[in-house]
Amino acid sequence: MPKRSSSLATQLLETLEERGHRSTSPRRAVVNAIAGQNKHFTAEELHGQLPGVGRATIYRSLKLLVDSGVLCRVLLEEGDLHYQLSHRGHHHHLLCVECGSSQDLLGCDIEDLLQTVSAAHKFQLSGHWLEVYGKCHDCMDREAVAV
Amino acid sequence: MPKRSSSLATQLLETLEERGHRSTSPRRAVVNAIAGQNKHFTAEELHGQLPGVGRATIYRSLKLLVDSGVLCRVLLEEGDLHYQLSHRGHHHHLLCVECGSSQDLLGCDIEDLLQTVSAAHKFQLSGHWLEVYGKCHDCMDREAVAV
DNA sequence: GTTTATGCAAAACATTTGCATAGTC
DNA sequence: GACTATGCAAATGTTTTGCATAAAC
Repeated sequence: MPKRSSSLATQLLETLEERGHRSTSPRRAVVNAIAGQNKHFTAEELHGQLPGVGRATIYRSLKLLVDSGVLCRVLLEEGDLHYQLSHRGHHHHLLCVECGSSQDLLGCDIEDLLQTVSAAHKFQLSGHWLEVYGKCHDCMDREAVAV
Repeated sequence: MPKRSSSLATQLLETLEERGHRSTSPRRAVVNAIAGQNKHFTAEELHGQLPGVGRATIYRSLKLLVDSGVLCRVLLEEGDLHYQLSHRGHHHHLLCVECGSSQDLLGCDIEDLLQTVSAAHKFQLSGHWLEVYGKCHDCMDREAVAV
């Protein structure tokens, strides 16, 4: 499993630069931290990991990344919203409730189903938000071994 | 369109009583207000509508109702969580982005689809959260007339 | 009379904003 | 040098909590 954190962080920074945002050291620290994250996180968690970076900068950077489409918010089962590095465009997440990792779900053909259901309710569909919860493969393996 | 607010409010109150919670006048005020709501709402909005009821009571009542399963939280497109009177048990919402009304969606067979997709990702499905956004029938009519 | 609920104010969080200073391009 | 970004502290907004008082059963 090669560590691709650095290149990932670089990609994030480039995304920001393409949009006219400057490459500053606090921002590099933020994208590095995000790239090193293996699960969803909150702004405060990130702030805790980066004592040298001000809160406002954390929040502002996260907003820029979300606006750029490289970071998205995920809804946990309990209703908390966390951040999560992600694919651009529309997609969903398979969120592991054990370890907090997540897999992006592309090309999910839920649209057709929703279209049908919506039509039955005379509802003009325009969008949806779906989160899927469960256990990832690694956590299932870990449990199997533990037993 | 008969007003069923009062009986609805009574039902809510009975639900709380069945669970051992007392019938008090602040609580009656809260369930009445909720029953009269025609769209999703926030705790603060409710507090604004009930000047005589303390904030803490509002928050505590909402929590009891959510725990009882008669009230649920809905996620708006922008990521805000509001409250919404609802059916018990698992269901989804068709949320109108125009007027904020919502229809409960029961018996949506999204489970099978998710099961298949999850299996393909070696993911053990345990739950999901789905919100559907669009325009309700009334709002579509209203627009048609306006044009 | 015992137990639960309320209201208030304070506390605890989470997020945003104004502004002077510092860094980038 | 012009413009953007930062850090801090203050402001804002939301939700929770402690506690003395009041109401319900």
